[in-house]
Formats: sequence, C-alpha cells, structure tokens
Amino acid sequence: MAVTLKEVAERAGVSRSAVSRTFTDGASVSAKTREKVEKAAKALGYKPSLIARSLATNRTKLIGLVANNFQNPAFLDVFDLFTSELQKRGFRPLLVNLSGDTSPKKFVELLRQYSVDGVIVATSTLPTSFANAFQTAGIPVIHTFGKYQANANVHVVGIDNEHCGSMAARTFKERGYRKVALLGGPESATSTKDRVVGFLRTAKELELDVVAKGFAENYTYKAGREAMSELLADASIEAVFCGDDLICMGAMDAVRAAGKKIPEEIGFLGFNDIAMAGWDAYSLTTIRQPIRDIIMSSVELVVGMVENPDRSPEIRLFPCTIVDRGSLKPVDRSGN
Amino acid sequence: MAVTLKEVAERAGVSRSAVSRTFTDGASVSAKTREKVEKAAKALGYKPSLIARSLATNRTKLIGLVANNFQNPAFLDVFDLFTSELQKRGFRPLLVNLSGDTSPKKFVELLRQYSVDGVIVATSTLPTSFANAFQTAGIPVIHTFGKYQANANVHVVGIDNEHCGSMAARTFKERGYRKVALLGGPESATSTKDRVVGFLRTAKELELDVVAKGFAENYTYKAGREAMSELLADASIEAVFCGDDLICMGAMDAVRAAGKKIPEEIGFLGFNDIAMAGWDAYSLTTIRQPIRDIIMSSVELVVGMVENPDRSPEIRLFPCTIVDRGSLKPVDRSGN
DNA sequence: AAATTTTTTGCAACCGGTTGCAATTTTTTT
DNA sequence: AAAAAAATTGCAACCGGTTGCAAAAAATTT
Repeated sequence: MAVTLKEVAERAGVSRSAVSRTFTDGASVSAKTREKVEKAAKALGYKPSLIARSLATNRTKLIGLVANNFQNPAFLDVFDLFTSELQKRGFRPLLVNLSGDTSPKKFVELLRQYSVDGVIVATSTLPTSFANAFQTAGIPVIHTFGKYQANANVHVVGIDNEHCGSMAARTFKERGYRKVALLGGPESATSTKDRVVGFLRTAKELELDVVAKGFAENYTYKAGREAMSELLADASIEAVFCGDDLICMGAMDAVRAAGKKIPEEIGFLGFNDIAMAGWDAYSLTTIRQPIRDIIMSSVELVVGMVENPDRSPEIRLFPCTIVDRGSLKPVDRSGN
Repeated sequence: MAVTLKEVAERAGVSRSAVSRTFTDGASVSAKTREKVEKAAKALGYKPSLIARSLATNRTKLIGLVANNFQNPAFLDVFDLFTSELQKRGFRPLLVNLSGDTSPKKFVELLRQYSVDGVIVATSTLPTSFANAFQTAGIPVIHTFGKYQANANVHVVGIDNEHCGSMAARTFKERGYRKVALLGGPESATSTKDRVVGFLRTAKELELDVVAKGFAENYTYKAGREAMSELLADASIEAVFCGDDLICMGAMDAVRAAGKKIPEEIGFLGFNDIAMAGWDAYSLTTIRQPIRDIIMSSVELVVGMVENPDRSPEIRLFPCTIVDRGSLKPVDRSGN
C-alpha cells in the first residue's frame, strides 16, 4: 500500500542506503544524490515508516504518559501542555489511563512492549515505587508531581508540598485567622501527607489552633462537599485550607448551604488554581501550582534522558504562589 | 537488552515459528509445545515486541485520537473514556493536539508514518473535510461530534445538533418564555451552525421572539462572559440558550454582575452537562450530550473498521436530554 | 600527473517478529 | 493394520527500514 524505500531507490536510480541516508539526519549523502532522492520521494509521496525505523534503531519517539486522574480540570492543562510540547520536539504521547489499577507490573510490561523511549508518571496519588518500577526495568522515567526524596533514584518534577502546607498556615496567620481547619485530598496521596505535615508544623509555630481536620475521598466537588459537611459540626472554624480547588469549591458550597458567608464568617484557601477558581461564583484565593513550568521541565527531562539514559536523577521543585481573590479576608494590618 | 523470540526458541528447543505461534492467537500449536514455550518464556521474562509484530503484520493497535479542545472540561470525560475503552480492547491511543493548526495534510502524514490502525477525530470545530482527508488516505476514521451529512463518506458519531437547537426552543416555549436570545459557541463550528438553524426554525414556528443573537469566540467562561455583556444591552431578554455550559456560566456571571436574578429575571439553558453545571453556584439547566454513548460507539466503530476496512460509512446519532436544575423557570402550566 | 586523504556509495547483515508452504507427525476412518 | 485426513512443525522469505564496512569516487596535497 504505502510507498517504500525500495521503490524510491529504484526510481531515483540509487541504492536503498542512499535513500535511507537522505532521510536520516547526520548521515552523509552528496548534494546530487540527495536531490535525486528527494525528487523521487516527492513524486511517489514517500515518508519513512516510523515502525520500521523503530525496529532498526531501537528508538520509537514514543513517550508513555501515565495518569490516573482524568476527572480533575487541572489535568486539562497537563494533557494540553504535554501533548503539544512533546509534539514540538518530535515525540508523541502514548496515553495510559491508570484509573483504579495500581499494580506497576502490568503497566511496565505494556509500555515496554510498545518500546516507549521514556515514561512520564504524572500523579501524586501513587506510591513512589510505581515510578521506580520503570527505572528498574531500564525505562527512563520522570515522576511528575512526585514526592521529593533525598535519596532519589528517579527524576522528580513538582513542588515542595511541605513548604506549600507551611505557606498556607502562614497565610492564615497573616490574615488574622486563629481557629483553622484542614481539608485534605485523599489521605494516601504523598502530596496530601506532605502538605499536612507542613501545615501542622507551621500552624503550631505560629500558634494557630487547628480545630478540625478532614480528608476528601477523592479530588471531586462532591467529596469536598461531603467532607466539609462533617467538619462543619465544629462551629468555631474560621478558615479552611483545602488540598485541591475542586474539593474547596464543594466545601464552599457546603458552607453556604449551611447559611454561612464567605469570607466574612469562614475563609477558604484552595490549591492548584484551576480555571474555575477565577469564576465569580467562587472567586477562590488559592495556592497556584506552576503547571506549565512543571510540564515543560518534565518533558525536557524525559527527552534528555532518552538521549543520555544514565544521567543522574534530579529533583526539580518549582515555587508556588498565592493567588489572592475573594475567599479570604485581606491581610491583617492591625498588628498581630 | 530485551529477550527475543530466538532466545526463547533455543531454550525451549523449538523453532522460532513455534514461539511466534504460541503468542499469536488463532495459530496452531500443540499443547505440548505451547507448554514448553510458555515455560521458557516465563523463565526468560519474554514479551513479544509490538514494534516488530507491527512491521510484520502491518497492524499497530494504535488509534490516533485527534482533538483541538483541550481546555473544555467536557473533554475530561472524552479522554478518560477513550483511553480506558481502547485499552480494554487491546488498543492504545496516540494523542494528537491540534490546537491552532488545522491543515489536515500534516496530521494525515504524521499518523500515517506511525501506521495507526485508525483515527478518531473528536471535534465539531473542524470542517468535515478534515476527517475526510484520512479517509482519502486510506486510514479508517471516525468523526466523533461530527456533522451529520446525508451523503456521508465517513463514519460520524454524535448528536443531531439541529434537533437539539429545536429542543431548546421548545423548552423555552414550555416554560413560558417569549423573548429569547441565542448565545452560540464559535460561529464556524458546524455544531453551532446546526443548533442555530434548529433553534431559529422552531422559535419561529412557536412564535418565540428571538431578540438577540451572539457568539462566543471560543468555548470558555471568559468568552461567554464577554459575549453576554454585549447581549445584555437588550434589556428585554427573558432567557438565553447557550452553545456550551462553560460559555453559559460565564454568561450567567455577567448577568448576575449586572444585578439580575437567575432564573427570576433571566433564564439560562446550557449545553453538554459538564460536572460544574451541577454545582450549587450555577445549578444549570442544560441539554445533556450523552458523551459516554458517543465515545463507546466511536471506539466500537473504529475497532470494527480496523477489522473490516470497507464497512460502509455509518451515522450514529444519540438523543440528548434536558437536565432540569435551577436556571430556568419550571414548566408553565397556566395554559400557554 | 601521481599519491594521498576525504567523502560518498552500495553491499549485506540485522532489528524481532509473522506466515505460506511442504514435510512430518498425529489422529481418524475404513 | 493400512490408508486417508487433520494437525503440527520448521524452513525460509518477508515486513521496511538502518548501519558497519570495504570499494569507488571526488577532492586535496605533493
């Protein structure tokens, strides 16, 4: 069906190698042959088969993108950036939907069978061992949104979750809140754990009173709403730090349904800065995670690893920033 | 690096063909040989290389998924369902991000080079010629969310947009609205055009007064908000039919910012039923597009085409339904 | 113009599988 | 038990490229 190397070679009156070389960069062909080949190729509509090339070179230009959070709007950016950035560099994403199934083995096998050149594991809800499994199998891997570990043996790109938790506590202090609550994402996520640690530590240092603590079952509006309803029993909560914007919006609506005003009676601080956080109906003050930087960096790293597989593991952490909208009181200038 | 057929054959003491056959379903091998081979394969950790297989069989089990709307939450479901459904059937999605670039040629080349077995073009904002280009190139293609055309030469899966527009008009009539407005998505999208046609036709039949008409530049909250601000000049609007939930939410906030109450002073009818439509702050009455059915059907079709490429083109349209929440008045029972 | 160096070219083997075909083995029929 | 039919097996060619190597051609040096 498709035109092959051989046909081009025949038409151009050169060897198959010559044709191959004109389509391989870095290979040596004289200007004359190149011209003949290109003419013949154009006439025939020839494009080299990447499959055949992959077999011969043992490189596929395919990058596995494994994710398990297909329902969070934050992932729209992730998909958009990943795909367009890989595309720009001549690679292609092979999407793997992990939902539910978390045993690494199967996925390592799968991606190995497709001979992907590298893998980006984009999730914080999976143990670090998941990404490591690829490493062990000899597949270059980046753990995006992964957990920072001093003894890293895998590239990690993300944020310092502990520091972000701390930042949340400091923000509450600045705004004059005393009795605060924590409404985290799934308790098993490393990102949640780390933020909790940072938040509690700093809250203690600043003498904030953590009067309630809860976790949403997953990163959804509904889970946030439900978890908040339970927390609401404690009437003294002045502000809530949520582990995710979606959860936060659910929580806000639970609070409003209970007849409380935001931010007058209760304040909210979200996490991620998804598009909806800017919507009037929520106008959420939130901690922005620099998704763009994280993705760009991950792509750069994975492509780098393909070129140089035994580059030593790196940790890249990006700073988060507060995006101030209307769900927290303004900074308290009264002194204290 | 990886274990190959040959090594397994040697260890099992059989020919390479025998090994190949035990890993190809439908091939004939005796129970005895199969056992020997499987044992050797397990011991060696062998998995057949899909690349090599692809080259030999001219089948890759890769399905191109081309999309250009990575910012709409409606696409979260699309990605989730597509990937998991393909996965279930032993295929894999190769994602193509079209953002901006709309000349088919380049993408046909690209997907052809990767020898994808089929392509799903998931967009209503591209001319039908885009999907046709794959068809012409001999690549099985499904145009999901595509436009119904009597003289179809490409599989189309989606909804009857004209009918949905009509449905919107009827809904307004039922609820007792007279002066209505239309706030469509991008004017160039076939889905928008069709909905407008259906809406206007039925509005006329039912003697509704279409007092304003506008189009958002793209499927975003912001575009919706801006477009609505302009429409708002016409003070007589009683209800607005929006071409997309995101646009609709933007429009609602524009209206609220102008001090009008929803649904008392102005009603809204959205389109798609994204998760946020159910959020308390919007509680949007909307026309639900059965994404799940559409995707499942698309996947089934594309896989079907891979097996039987000259299956004749089919149109599959699924019914939309009204999801009644709080952004429209209840049905008017007063008689007219 | 001959000798040397550099560049270009084609040959042939290889990447890791599949598959048509003929030979062999096993099973069924008579 | 022999003959016929069916199932299994291995050989070898093939899928469509790449690449090391030696020969040939071109460019440079003497």
